[in-house]
Amino acid sequence: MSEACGHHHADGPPGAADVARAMQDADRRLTAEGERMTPARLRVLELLLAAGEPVKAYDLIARFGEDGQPAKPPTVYRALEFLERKGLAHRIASISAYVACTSGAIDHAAAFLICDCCGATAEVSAPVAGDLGRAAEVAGYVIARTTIEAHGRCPACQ
Amino acid sequence: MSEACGHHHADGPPGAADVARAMQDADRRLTAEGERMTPARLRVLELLLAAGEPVKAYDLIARFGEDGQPAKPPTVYRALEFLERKGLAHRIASISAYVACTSGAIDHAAAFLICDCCGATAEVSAPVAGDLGRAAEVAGYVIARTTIEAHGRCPACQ
DNA sequence: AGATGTGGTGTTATGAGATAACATCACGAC
DNA sequence: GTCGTGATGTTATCTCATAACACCACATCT
Repeated sequence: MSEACGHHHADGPPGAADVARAMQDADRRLTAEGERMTPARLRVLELLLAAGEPVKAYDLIARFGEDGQPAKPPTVYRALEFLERKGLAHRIASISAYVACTSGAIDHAAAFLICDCCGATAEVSAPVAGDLGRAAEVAGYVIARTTIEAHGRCPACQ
Repeated sequence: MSEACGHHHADGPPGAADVARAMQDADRRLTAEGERMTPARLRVLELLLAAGEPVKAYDLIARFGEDGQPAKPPTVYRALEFLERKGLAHRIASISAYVACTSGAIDHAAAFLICDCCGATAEVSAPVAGDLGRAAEVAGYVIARTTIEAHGRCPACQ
């Protein structure tokens, strides 16, 4: 998805040091919680962090092996499910893709701004759900989770 | 999806008269706009209206023929694309399903409250996007369309 | 009438996304 | 040590969606 247009974009993927640090943080936090940060889970997290933008599941599958060997689909889907459950990654339903969480908050409702031109995405945090929550209240619904995704153009692509 | 739980639900699918009326309205409106309401498009709209809840594309395909003969996938997907473009139906990305539009407004941003227990959905209208729009403005994004879906329990299923 | 352009449909095939099912393995608790 | 639980490996399959191409209906222009 990167550079589908010719525009210049300020924030490319993070450097290796940033990725390593984020992985260590996640590893420590989840290990402390009694969760198991296995190689497959770390690898998928690493791929998501390194991409810095939404990635298709089958792209993760293709990139999984350090040597170019793909993973089997369940390996990656299981890791994604775990990462999503733990708040380290999100699924973006409108484009069937996955992205590393860029919000510090854990167990949060996320919303996304997605550029249809270059694929850049911005994660914006929970307050966005404010008036959706109000509408739910009026309708008598009790909300467990939300999917909030806005498509358009990022500042650089306008 | 209907009645996955044992609860009682007040608003079942609409009666045949309601469906017929909604189809006539849509037919007249689009024909007046110079669009062609073909048999396939009307049939898919009819199935969506009759269901009164989100329907999977392949369920529409299976139900398409009056005599039990399924349609070919492109037939239904093309009709869905048309109906969505014209604001008569919406795709619900988080469950990969389609639903007839229940908002009178044309060319509107829709949001959905979806019951994970019984599959009932409520379409709530545009104002919901208010603070998502605000977040987009802050981030400098120009939004073209939104996907806003909340999952939880409807009043009857709580 | 005949030429032609546009948009819709029919059909075949395939691509893309995700999970079921079952065997095996790692590891902590007792 | 054995037993339960959760993670993985592997095979197969299921669901969702679209590409590609031939053909047809209809409006328009000449």
